[in-house]
Amino acid sequence: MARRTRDDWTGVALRALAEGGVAAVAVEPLAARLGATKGSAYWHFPNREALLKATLERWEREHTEAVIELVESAPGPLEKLRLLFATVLEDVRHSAVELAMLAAKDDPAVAPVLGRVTERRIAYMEELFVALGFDADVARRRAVLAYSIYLGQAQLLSATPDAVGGRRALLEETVTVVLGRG
Amino acid sequence: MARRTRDDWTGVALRALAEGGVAAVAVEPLAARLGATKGSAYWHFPNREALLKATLERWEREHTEAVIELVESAPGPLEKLRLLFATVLEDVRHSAVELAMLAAKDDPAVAPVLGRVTERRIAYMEELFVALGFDADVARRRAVLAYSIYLGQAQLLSATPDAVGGRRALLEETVTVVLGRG
DNA sequence: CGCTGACCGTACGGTAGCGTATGGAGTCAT
DNA sequence: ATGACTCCATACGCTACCGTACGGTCAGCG
Repeated sequence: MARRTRDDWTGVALRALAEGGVAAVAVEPLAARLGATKGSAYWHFPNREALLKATLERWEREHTEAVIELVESAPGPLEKLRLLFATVLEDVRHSAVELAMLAAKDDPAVAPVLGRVTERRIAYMEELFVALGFDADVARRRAVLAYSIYLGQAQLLSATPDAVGGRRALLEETVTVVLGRG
Repeated sequence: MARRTRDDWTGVALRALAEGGVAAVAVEPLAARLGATKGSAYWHFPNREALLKATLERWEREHTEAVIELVESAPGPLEKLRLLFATVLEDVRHSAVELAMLAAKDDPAVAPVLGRVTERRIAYMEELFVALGFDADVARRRAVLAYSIYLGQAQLLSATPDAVGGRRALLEETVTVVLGRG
């Protein structure tokens, strides 16, 4: 095979991350996938940590904003929220990386990225709730709650899908409950 | 130190599991904690997998039912649900092991235990919702939803506590939302 | 046409953990 | 008090990964 770029490395690293978690972002196995050797990796990156960091930051750039842009195409805040939940809970592939990051929350390369992504997403949902007419503090709590539901359901769907049951009905239930006026 | 029992091993393993996840249940480090050597471990268990399995099953026996019994001391289903959430979301120490198990959901020793615990808990909450007068299918979905919130909040609290904000208010919000009649 | 520098392969040493072999110390029944 | 049995230490080999040293290749430029 020809020469590899940094992006080639973060690309396979991203796939490995989704499949096997942070531990799977290991230089030698990735080199094998690329049909290369460690020599290439240690040319493009000073060490494994740097490769992991670059991979996570690439994911941060490419994925979170992409979803928000998609969701913004819906007309009103209600439709946006519904579309957001539908999109995000449907695509288990997408959440594999996030689960991997949550699982590695103590890793020094993971923690800051995870913090930024979490805050960004909650803040976006908070905006939606405010647009729906909730008071500021209630909106924040609803956003945190909604994000908790997302994380929890992602966990359940990937760990024990049998316990979840019909996903369509659950989605309805989720939207209903989250929008309730107490 | 004197002789060690199987329980001594699963004891330190449990602490290591809470602190460092499934990967921390490693024979040699645990032996160091116990002031022993691997020889002891491989006497009591055929291999590392068996030690892990015994540890997880001990946790399953000792923890899930204990919480349910505590919660059952409350008078009615509403108070039980509130006590359940208050108890379980307060005690981050308790949820460390669960987060470790979720993080290792693909491990063959973890998956079956995780499945049983999840189903048991959801089923218990389902009972509570039925007792509150919800229809059977709604009750099930509410239970799944409530459990999702628990998992999600446990994740958030341990990974990015800053994003969560006041926990007291969030607890109220959670209870309100979960009990809403749609 | 040869030099330079980006890129990569090879070979090596180091670490952490799994699992095995074996001997030996303590204990307990006979 | 001796044989058997339980429990553990020591020492070893094996695997997977990290990181380094260094030499080789090839493109492009002068």
